Amino acid sequence: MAYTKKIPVDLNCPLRLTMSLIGSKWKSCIIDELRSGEPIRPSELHKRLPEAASRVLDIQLKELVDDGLIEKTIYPELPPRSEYRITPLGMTLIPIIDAMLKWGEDHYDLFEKKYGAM
Amino acid sequence: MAYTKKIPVDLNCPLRLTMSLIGSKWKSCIIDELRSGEPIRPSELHKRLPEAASRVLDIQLKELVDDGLIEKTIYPELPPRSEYRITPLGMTLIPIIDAMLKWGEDHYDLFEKKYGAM
DNA sequence: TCAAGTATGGAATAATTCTTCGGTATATGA
DNA sequence: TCATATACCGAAGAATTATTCCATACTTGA
Repeated sequence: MAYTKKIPVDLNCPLRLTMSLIGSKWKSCIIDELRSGEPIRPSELHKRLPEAASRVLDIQLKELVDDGLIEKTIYPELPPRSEYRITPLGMTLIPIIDAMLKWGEDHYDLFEKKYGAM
Repeated sequence: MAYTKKIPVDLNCPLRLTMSLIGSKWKSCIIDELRSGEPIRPSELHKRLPEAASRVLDIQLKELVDDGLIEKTIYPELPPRSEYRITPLGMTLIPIIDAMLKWGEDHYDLFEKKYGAM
């Protein structure tokens, strides 16, 4: 593989351990998309997160699988089909995702005033 | 200033808004250090987070101030003295920090086995 | 036949963040 | 006098992450 995570999981500090697993640009969004438990195919995920470069989604999906937070099922069909699904371990992140989501919603206006375009 | 945040605060998605404010390497740790409400001097903070390059702490402190999450008091003394303190807005992040802290503690062993040194 | 969709990944480049080193200025204590 | 401490910041380069583009290989539908 050409692109593996360079910063290893950070074991020194619980906060940074968590951040090293979900801190990169789209991982929290991926987990949020999978939170219902319903599996999602990569093409569908790309549609739901159109701002993300699809290459990055692929890479971050792989890292999430490697970390055990999501799982992948490949169906040996043609055209190829695969699905990603959140794992029980990944589900334990939902309280964090919820807290971040709520905070972002609650404070959207403030930062929209501060940094938003007129 | 030579080093300003290049990725602007992300207003498109509540999750990424939150991440853009606390997602960089040491910000969540800084907020955690300040959570008691007690002010901390930069020299003290550097001692408490010895793994962080002090230049990065300085920069992230400034960004946190700019975002209104912490505040800075400068005492016009010699030698210079300043203090950082969490703001009420910053305190609203504590549930997120707590959730991340708890998750990291709960799953430390798992990732220690997976990625830790023998 | 040809375009589009499917999943995936290499490679190069861009962008951003982090680290390291040095410099400012002043005071204190050895 | 000299090292240390204080707070801060510039600059260069290293390290990491993100983006873009192209390639594979097969199917279906126009």
